Amino acid sequence: MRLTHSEFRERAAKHGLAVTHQRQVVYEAVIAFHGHYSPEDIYAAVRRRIPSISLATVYNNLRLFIECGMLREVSPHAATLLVDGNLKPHHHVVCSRCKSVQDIEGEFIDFKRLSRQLPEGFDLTQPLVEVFGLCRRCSKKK
Amino acid sequence: MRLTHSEFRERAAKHGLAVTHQRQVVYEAVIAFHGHYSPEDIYAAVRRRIPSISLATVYNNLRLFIECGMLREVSPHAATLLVDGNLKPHHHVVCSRCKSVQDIEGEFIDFKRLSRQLPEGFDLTQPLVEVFGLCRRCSKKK
DNA sequence: GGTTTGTTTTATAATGATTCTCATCCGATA
DNA sequence: TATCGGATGAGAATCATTATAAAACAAACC
Repeated sequence: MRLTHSEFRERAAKHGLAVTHQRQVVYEAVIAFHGHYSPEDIYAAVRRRIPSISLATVYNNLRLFIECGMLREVSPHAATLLVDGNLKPHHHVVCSRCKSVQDIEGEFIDFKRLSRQLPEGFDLTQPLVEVFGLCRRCSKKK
Repeated sequence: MRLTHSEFRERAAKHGLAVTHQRQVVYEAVIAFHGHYSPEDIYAAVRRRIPSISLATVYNNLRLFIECGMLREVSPHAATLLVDGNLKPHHHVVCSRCKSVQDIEGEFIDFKRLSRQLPEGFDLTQPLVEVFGLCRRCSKKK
């Protein structure tokens, strides 16, 4: 997906972000992808259009987009940042050993029961669930 | 819980680990706790019994215990290691902003449905589920 | 359109949790 | 008790990320 300047301007204004060229190109790079991407991946893609861009700028903008809800990170407390290019609501299956992440769909969470168990005041408006186990490869290795 | 030397020796042998004094004291320190503890926490506790112990030894042994299943880590791909002193099966609620983790009980996962969606060969014998949202504090701040 | 103000960018240094290295030590087995 | 492979301790190294500071820029105002 390629955003026009005015489309990006709108989205940024909605979240109180200034419009810069770097910011637009970083955002476009992420939504052009559909999987899970690292800041380095985004950096590599953006450099094709802005060779002088700094890695720090990519980090800064990814963090801003995530904070204001324009993007989602794959796992909110993973060791390394991954941005999720899949914009549809979905959950993740994570390998405890190799830390690989795969998308998973389907309604396997009973949110009614879950909310009864939640700590007082816990906000679950954007639920994300990670299920840990061992991926095929790692469970073979034993 | 205080393990006798022979109890620890048994458990270690079962997993093919050599018995050392440091190893025993690290393991005992973890199971004496009941919450979520960092390697630094364990290090501090163990130093009261072995002042000369190295932080690297604590890390090494925690990793070994986790790999062989003698201990579980709070979140398998978190940015920083936390060891789970709660030995009962349970799940976690994690704040996406401040990364705080709270235990949660209850059967809110439909494992039958879940397993239909799992990738081929994914091993879920020790299921751990993390539910992300915003803790009371962070959702107040907005 | 020009000026001001505060934010963003860039390059690089700093950070910090964890892992690595290697010399030394120790536990297990013969 | 002698041997040997793994474990330990001290400190260096790693690597993703964040902080810093000077220069560039966007937005708001005149």
